[in-house]
Amino acid sequence: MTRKKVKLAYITDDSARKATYKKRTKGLMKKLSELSTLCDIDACSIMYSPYESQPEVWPSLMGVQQVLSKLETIPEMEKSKNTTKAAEQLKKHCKENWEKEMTHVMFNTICGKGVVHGLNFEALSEINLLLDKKMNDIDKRIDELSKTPLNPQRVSSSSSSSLVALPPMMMVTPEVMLKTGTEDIVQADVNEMDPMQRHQWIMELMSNNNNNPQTHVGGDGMTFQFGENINPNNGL
Amino acid sequence: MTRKKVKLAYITDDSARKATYKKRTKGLMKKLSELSTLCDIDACSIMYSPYESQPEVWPSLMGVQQVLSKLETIPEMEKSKNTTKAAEQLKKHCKENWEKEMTHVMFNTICGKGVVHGLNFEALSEINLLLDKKMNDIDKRIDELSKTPLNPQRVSSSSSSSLVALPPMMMVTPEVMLKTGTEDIVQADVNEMDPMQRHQWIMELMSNNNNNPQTHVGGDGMTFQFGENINPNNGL
DNA sequence: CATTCTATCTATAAAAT
DNA sequence: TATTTTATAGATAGAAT
Repeated sequence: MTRKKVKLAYITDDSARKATYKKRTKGLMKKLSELSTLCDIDACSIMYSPYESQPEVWPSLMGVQQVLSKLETIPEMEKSKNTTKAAEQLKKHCKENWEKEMTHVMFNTICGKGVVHGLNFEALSEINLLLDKKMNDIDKRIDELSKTPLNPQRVSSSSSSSLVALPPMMMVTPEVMLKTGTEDIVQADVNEMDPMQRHQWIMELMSNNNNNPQTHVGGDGMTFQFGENINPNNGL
Repeated sequence: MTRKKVKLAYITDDSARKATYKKRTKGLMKKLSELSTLCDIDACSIMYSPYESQPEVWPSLMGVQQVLSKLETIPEMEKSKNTTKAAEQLKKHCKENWEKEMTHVMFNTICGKGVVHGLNFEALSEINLLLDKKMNDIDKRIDELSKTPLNPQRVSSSSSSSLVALPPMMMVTPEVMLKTGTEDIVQADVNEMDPMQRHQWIMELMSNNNNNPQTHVGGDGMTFQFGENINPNNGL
């Protein structure tokens, strides 16, 4: 407070709390903006409140994307002294690559939404490449198996549609899937498409009216190297 | 400034800039903390500066994770009035599911690192499920193909190792892959493993000394529904 | 450089509209 | 309830150490 000293506790009065939220949020955003200007640092903030249906971000979705992109340059793996543990090294390398990829794709997904559809485009291209590779793997296995006397040991039950990266718990309910009209693209089996067709399929899935798909921000790749650096200044 | 009024511009003097950065960052964290307490809202902030090797986060990595988890509850798709465009609806549904999944996996990846390994565990379980499904798909196709006269139309060239979600551009360089010792787990072909073995493989890949793998924060699923809500208060 | 001090600027709680 | 006003708490630039 200012006419009174602030009691640092939850404000029970609804309207007072909302008023405080609005004022302080505005102040916070200003402060962040100032800091960013004065020191030329990259920062972002995300705030979720019941007063706005959408989370409030600073400086913008693009800004969030860029801050996170910048983090990519930090870690770069201190692979200078690979003494004797080459295996450990490689394991670490793979691990970091995995994290890098997941981070990359995901932030493109998050930040590309609504603001710059082109970000999704980039992520999609990679996923398309990935699907291509998986298709090749499948084909190769089929080829190999075709050359040997049949030995089908495993039997599967699920359908073969592969929706990029949807684990069962997240997937659209079977009901919805089945109730849809016949011409809907999502009913197609991705594995049965040729690469070009699949690419278009994914593109359409991701964006109904996709403009300037080439736009893209930040470098390629990205890593997120939080350590144990929880800031000691945290109020609580 | 306070002895002088702040000129909102980049501080050219290095030490002055650093001093300002330190002071204002501290202030910002405090403000965020206060807002969070006073209004019981979820918020997070990430700041990247040349003064710290690691990005400064508020309230913590866990906090970031939780803020983002909470966002899951917002959108839930206003599927109330599915007038006639059921196809459009489904396409949208799939799109959202895809985004949900990518967001989920990725933030688990980011935030689980260093602080709570259990978060990775959750993500890994899902990826493992995904791999299971893909294996089944492959098996099914093989079964189907085995029952028909061989018609190998496509020929592939790449090896069949499938490293979860690593597109070519991100992958560890082939050099490194080949130079490694023979016993290293990353040389194994994921597709050749049985589910249990693969699960263990991934677990080991992700964490060398994994404790309390059951810990997990926030609900399942997650969506990130930024709209066009760039805050009008943005300084620039 | 890092800390502490303090004069002054800035943010904002409560009141007024 | 939202906006504007105003008195005061809080943040902080520059100085001192």
